[in-house]
Amino acid sequence: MTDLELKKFKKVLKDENLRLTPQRVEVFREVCNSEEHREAEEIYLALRKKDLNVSRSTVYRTMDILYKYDLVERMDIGDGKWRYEHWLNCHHHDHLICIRCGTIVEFTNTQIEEIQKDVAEKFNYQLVRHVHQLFGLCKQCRKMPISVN
Amino acid sequence: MTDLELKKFKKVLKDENLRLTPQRVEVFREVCNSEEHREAEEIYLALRKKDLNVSRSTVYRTMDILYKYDLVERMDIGDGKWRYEHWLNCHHHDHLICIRCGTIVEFTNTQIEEIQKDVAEKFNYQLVRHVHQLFGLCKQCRKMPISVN
DNA sequence: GTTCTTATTGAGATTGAATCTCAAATGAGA
DNA sequence: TCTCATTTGAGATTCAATCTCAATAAGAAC
Ligand SMILES: [Mn+2]
Ligand SMILES: [Mn+2]
Ligand SMILES: [Zn+2]
Ligand SMILES: [Zn+2]
Repeated sequence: MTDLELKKFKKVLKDENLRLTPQRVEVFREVCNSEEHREAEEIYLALRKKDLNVSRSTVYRTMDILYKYDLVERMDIGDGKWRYEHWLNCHHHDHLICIRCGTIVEFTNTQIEEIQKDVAEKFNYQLVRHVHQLFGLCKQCRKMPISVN
Repeated sequence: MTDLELKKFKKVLKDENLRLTPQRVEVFREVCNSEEHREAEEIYLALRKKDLNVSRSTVYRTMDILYKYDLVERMDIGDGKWRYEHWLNCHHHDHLICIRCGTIVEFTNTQIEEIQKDVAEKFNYQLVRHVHQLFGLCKQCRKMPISVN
């Protein structure tokens, strides 16, 4: 977690009349110090492992705040769990997801972004956000034979 | 539900050694006779209303079969519920979703589909499927002022 | 049509992610 | 330091989906 990140978090809390608590800072630090796309439960367990015992409730509540105030991005790959990723100072991207091993790779494509705008306009929708996920087999998994167990 | 649809369903059941039960037929009929993107619970209630009392469990189980054998398409718009749509004789499309009223509009764009293939190839992923959802405000909802209640 | 085997059904229990409740603890302004 | 609204933690609750298991019924064999 950089000083800038912490500063931005403090500013959000202040601006929204939310209190700066050690629990909130630890959750934010855990998210900042990772480039993964992580579940709330995963963050909760990572903190426990470090003897930073923030309750499950507080982790969920903090992730809600971080998402609401644009400090993390959130994705749903269809398994009923939100995955969060470090977002401050990052920019929009979409995802390639391996259906075998779960590896997530990020991509951006300005051409697709432009066409999306055209599509939305054509249907008279005011575009707010989008979800674009490509599911497939990554290089490694493609090589492995399919197990029949 | 057309004869062809019923025939295809019967073929799947036969091929997979699954039994043709009145409950399964009623669930399939309900899905076929609708152009909406519907939740399992919705289908369950619609059947009840018609005094076709198929249990909730059976509706869920039948939707699993229909999806597994490609008789319906399934989508997740991030609210934790699967939505199913009539799929037989239809072809791939993506969705525009109104974040205010929930209206879902379908679109296809061959250009995007092509670029997706390029992206997957570039990252060495063997593309299997994709999710592309544009969220925004539909024509009607755009006109309405935002309620502050 | 009758019998037999096995899949299916329905009711209710269970799961798991996420949210809610409420008493106790604590941040932060005065 | 005092005060008080906010936050925390533990456990209860929600909700979609899945599981369990006894009763039922499909459909093959005769
Ligand atoms: Mn990402
Ligand atoms: Mn559709
Ligand atoms: Zn992989
Ligand atoms: Zn709308």
